[in-house]
Amino acid sequence: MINQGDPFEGLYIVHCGMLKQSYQRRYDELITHFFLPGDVIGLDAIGYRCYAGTVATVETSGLRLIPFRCIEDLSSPEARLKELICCLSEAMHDEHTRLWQILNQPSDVKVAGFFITMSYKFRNQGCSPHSFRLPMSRQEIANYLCMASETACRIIKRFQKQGLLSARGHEYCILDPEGLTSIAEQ
Amino acid sequence: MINQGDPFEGLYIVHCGMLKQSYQRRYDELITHFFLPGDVIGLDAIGYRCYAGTVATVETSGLRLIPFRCIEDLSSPEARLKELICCLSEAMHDEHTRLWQILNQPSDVKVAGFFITMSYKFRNQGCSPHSFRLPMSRQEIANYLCMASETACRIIKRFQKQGLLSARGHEYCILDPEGLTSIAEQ
DNA sequence: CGCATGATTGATCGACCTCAAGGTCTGTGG
DNA sequence: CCACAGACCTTGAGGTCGATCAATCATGCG
Repeated sequence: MINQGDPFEGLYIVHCGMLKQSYQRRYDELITHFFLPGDVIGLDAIGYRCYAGTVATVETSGLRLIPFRCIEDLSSPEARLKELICCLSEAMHDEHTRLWQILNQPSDVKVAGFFITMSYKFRNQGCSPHSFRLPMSRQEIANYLCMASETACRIIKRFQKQGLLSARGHEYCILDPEGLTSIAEQ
Repeated sequence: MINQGDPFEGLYIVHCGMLKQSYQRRYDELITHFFLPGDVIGLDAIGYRCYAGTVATVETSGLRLIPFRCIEDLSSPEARLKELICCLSEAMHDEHTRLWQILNQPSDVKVAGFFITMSYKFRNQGCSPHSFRLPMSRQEIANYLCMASETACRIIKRFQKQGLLSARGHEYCILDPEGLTSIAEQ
């Protein structure tokens, strides 16, 4: 049906049957959606112009394609709406990616991914991606990553011992970006 | 700043500082977002017209409100775009709810929630919410809920022993909706 | 019937949570 | 400047849920 990464052509409305969307990574795949009649396929594909996952039928199904020239063809008065729609779609996609990461990764992967993401966000702001201040507490970080604060603490300490990271209070230095990335992408 | 459930008034753009969004349920709260400069707050509030979580500052921050009369005031030519935006926002909200449910709930809660959700979806289609056919395999259900298929299997079996559910092949009957719901909302 | 795929059931193990006990830091008031 | 309180951080010792591994059953299909 649709393969992950295919260029975005439009939304699909499900009329009958059932489909699934799955997200492939390395060796495993994760089913992210079951689509039943009335559901819309492809909302998370608008912003990045390609489908976020592979869609396949679970049983014989009927679909209707809604081609998507309309978004691209919007003229200036609607430009802000177009912008908003893309923003929404991208945000949906990004947050799904984050949540899938959290869902079934071990804790050290989640923590490493957190610091890589933060580093990336600071770089985008024009700040140093290697040395930054995170105002939130360890407890808040742990909560955000769905783990006990003790676990987050232990892992940060281990990263320090391994020379990947340095943390003093709320000041963090990423000493080995490649090392952290390799853990995060495990 | 913003409380979960407050009526939607507009999006906020973060100029400086850092904020967090958290989702409250029963006794615990879960941090769902950290907002850094450039991020947009409230995308998940457009569709349902109220904010999906409580937003608070982590450190002193600067925001700009983008009032949202524009969506409500759209005239007919843009009506479809308005519809699409609301659809996107609602989908984002719904999927977040699902993922947060999965994130830190024990397996039996996830399975119970899955059947409740499916029952609800079938009701919306005009089918029986008590007796329905799910074409996907146990493995696919387990994958969707981020657990081993053996675990899903054991829990479904336990639900059958408890008289909550009956499952023969792909045919399922929900015998005790209240019982299942109370487990799912635990 | 033979084979393949999926469903079940049991036994074992490990990652992470929980609980508990210091340790550190910051702000406040004397 | 010091004492104190409170919140947060750190570290250690069990306990547990769910994953993994393995084996057995059930089902469908050429």
